[in-house]
Amino acid sequence: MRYGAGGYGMMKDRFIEELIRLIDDLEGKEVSVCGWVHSVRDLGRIKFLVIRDRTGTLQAVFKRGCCSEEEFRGVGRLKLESVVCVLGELVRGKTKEGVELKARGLRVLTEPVEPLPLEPATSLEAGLATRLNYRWLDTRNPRVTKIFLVEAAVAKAFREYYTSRGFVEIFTSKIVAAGTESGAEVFPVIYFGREAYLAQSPQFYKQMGVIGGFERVFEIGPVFRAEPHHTTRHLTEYHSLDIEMGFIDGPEDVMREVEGFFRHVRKTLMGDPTLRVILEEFGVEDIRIPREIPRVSIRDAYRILEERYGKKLPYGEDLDPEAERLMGRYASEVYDSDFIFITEYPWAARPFYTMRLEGDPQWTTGFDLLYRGLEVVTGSQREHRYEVLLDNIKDKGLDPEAFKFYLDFFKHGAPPHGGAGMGLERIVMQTLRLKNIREARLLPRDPERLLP
RNA sequence: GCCGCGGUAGUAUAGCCUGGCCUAGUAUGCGGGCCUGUCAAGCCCGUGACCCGGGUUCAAAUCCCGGCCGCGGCGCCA
Repeated sequence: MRYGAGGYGMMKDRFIEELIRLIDDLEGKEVSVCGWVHSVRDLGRIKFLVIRDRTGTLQAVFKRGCCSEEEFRGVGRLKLESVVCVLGELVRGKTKEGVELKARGLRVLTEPVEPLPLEPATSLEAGLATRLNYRWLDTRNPRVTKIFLVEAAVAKAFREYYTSRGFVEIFTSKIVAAGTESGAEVFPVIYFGREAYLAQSPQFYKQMGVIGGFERVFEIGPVFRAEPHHTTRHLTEYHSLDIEMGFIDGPEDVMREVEGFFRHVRKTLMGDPTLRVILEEFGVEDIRIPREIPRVSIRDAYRILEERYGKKLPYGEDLDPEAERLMGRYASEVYDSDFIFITEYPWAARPFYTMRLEGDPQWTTGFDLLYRGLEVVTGSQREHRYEVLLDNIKDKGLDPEAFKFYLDFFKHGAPPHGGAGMGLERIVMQTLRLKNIREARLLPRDPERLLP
């Protein structure tokens, strides 16, 4: 056959899932099924070829005389993961799908040129490092594919929800002149001979979006963290779901919008039959969100941790991972909730742009949302008053000159505002109860991994 | 960055503690053969590995040191 010659109609016009679903209409019709060779069972005069595409698998049956002798013999010699199209009659069969293809012809589009380093059908038995090294084979595993279908659904839900709430999607630069917090954990890049950085957060620019008159903005984009952490929940590059909204009375206004989003995620995932089945395959019966997600101030959290779980944290310090897990347990046990907001974080543990509590400046409007015991959202009301912001920068021991470009935003009319940043991969990881965040990222980057 | 554990065919593992019996076992893949209903197909034959460097020893997959990589925890964070 010739490639690149074009033709009448597409080589493949239906996914396998559609063929199976439409069997009532398609029974007895001739169809072309294209995909990868998932398995071959050659019994001699009858051969079974299971074809896999993104949506499922379908068995094609080859009997002697079904097609040319060359094609018939070729079935038995097919290598796994060859790319093929099988022409045949769609019939009801005794297979799991209830449908099979009575083959009339086989086209082999490409074959592997070397033995497979990883078998898609059993890739989950391999180590994660091996799977990531051969991600293009790993993602052919149906279960792995599904992780990314869920990720796409979460991102879509994010766009849908905030668009419906009057937010405008913005696209900010990822090449920046200064880090967001301190400039410590950023990747330097050489920008025409000058030093620049990869953005660790769209924080400053989404605030600029609000101040710049858009009032409510959101963005989905990559962020970069140069922290050499080795954990199951950190990446050096991940996708941040960011929102920022003007004219708020307090952090509660932001938390309500965050809560609404997670309700919409639940509705999107549980309401779609395909996605709901995926969740069930991952052992997730439901995403539990009570009438209102509980809100616990961190000062109450210290007390709960000590009284209920015997976990003593230094007063005024951030929650450590164990404390987060315990608060997740608390939410589950007391509120039957997978979520809990921890509010009023200490000033010492939050960045300079966070608004402090009126008359209680050691504590802030900063909050986190824990999802099954893991921090997935961080937000706060932001300090919009120029003079106060300047004082806060100095209070953190930072140089106002380094943040001049940011401070300038606040000189010409900044509404009270706040927002939040959410980790896309963490949301997917917690939703599907994945053990390692790398599983929720197509091409993870960590301190060691830069390929593929 | 710190701490702990690890690295054996393409993949996943056994062997390492107690050095020699390892010509390194098993499963799967891969190559070949048989089989007309398989679907974790089955049966037969074959193929293929001790991370890299240094050291100890008569002898190292096995013990020691360093490097790289992996897994997990912590710090920090989403």
